[in-house]
Amino acid sequence: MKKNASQSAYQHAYESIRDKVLNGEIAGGTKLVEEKLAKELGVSRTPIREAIRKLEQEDLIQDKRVVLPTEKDMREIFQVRILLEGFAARASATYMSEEAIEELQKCVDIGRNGTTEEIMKANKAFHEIILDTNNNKVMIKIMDRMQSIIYLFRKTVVYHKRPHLIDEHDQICQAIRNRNPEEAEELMKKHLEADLAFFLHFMGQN
Amino acid sequence: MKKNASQSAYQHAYESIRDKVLNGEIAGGTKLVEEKLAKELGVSRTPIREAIRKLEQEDLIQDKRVVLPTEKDMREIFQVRILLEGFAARASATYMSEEAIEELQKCVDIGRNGTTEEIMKANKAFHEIILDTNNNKVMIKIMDRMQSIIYLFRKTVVYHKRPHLIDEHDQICQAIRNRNPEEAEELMKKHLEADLAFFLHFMGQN
DNA sequence: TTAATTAAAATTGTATACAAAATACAAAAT
DNA sequence: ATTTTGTATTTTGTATACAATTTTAATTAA
Repeated sequence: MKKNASQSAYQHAYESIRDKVLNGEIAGGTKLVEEKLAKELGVSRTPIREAIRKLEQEDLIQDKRVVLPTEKDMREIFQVRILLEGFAARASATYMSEEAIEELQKCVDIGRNGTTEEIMKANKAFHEIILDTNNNKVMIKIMDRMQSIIYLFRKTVVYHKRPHLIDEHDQICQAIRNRNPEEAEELMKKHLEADLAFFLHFMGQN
Repeated sequence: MKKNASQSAYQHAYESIRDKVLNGEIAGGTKLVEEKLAKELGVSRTPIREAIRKLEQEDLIQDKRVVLPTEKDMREIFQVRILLEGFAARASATYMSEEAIEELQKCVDIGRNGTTEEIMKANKAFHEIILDTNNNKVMIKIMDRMQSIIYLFRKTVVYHKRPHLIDEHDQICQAIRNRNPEEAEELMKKHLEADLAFFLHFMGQN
């Protein structure tokens, strides 16, 4: 075993395959062949296998085939997101520390002025700060499992620069700062609904 | 390879280990050793490994150890349950078919007159019918995973019949029958809160 | 042409080997 | 007696081998 990489072969395989799927480098419907991926990534089949199993759990792969989420899948994910993140926003209005609120505000600012890459990161962070504030490990894990698919969204939304997206973040941030739970929840729900609608609109065209 | 079993070694391993964990045959906190399990089940480490990975995804195992759910875990799970099942109850008031409502009512009736075994099943079915009515696969999967942990938790406590449990089910059923979404959601939330409180009360004693 | 048959190749499931990492344990030092 | 150190032991991660299964392609029969 002459490993030079810092992370395990399995972790490396998992991330590589996942990213290739999410970036469209591996198209939907493609059959994943263990040997082929192994050669490509310079590892043996064993870690590839485990990576595939994990991706299967995340519903990105089924039967060794890449499955891109359908519109129904997206709607279902958002129904859950709206409930969980809505609640987290409400809790945030009550519990978020002043420092965290500053962090949140920073995400909004980057959203206005940053590069696309930075905006992607900031948007992710925005939602994470709110979720983390609720301090529910179970909820965080559930959201984590949906991240792969949410990433797909975020890309569309940021890349096509959805109007008002950052304004909405700003409003949510204000509601939290003003310690207004009802409003924070309501705004978060509206925000997510708008995100979904925008995404589905683009889906329909391609 | 002299296979006589009808199912794959992996499937067999997965089911065996899962059942052992859920039945308490493998106690909470136990470290799972691949080689040992392999010998026990008469297969090699490879399928055992994959089974463990899967169980890790299902939160029944963490770091090769059988999880030991804490009170905090239960609170967190119920916070999520209340959101998801509350929503499902609301949707049920709008969308549940008359036949499904009859099924639901049957669960309530069995809850009043059945044997302990039957009551357990009926209560589970009651929640399932409502969840299924919402027709969200993502949500169903999330609940499914939490079910295992709830089961594990319940294991440690003697199962007592909680007062009013069936009355609450009955009320929820009525609200759905009356097509009253607000009330259905509210009652479901109250019901789950009471459930948690009862759980934790017994936990504190043991 | 299409459908059925079969041989060859590709792919997977499982077992096994082995080095690296983690753990347990005894002996030495404080 | 406790801590430290070194050594054996266990356990894991990864690679590899091979038989079983599945897929593909070619060939023949309709």
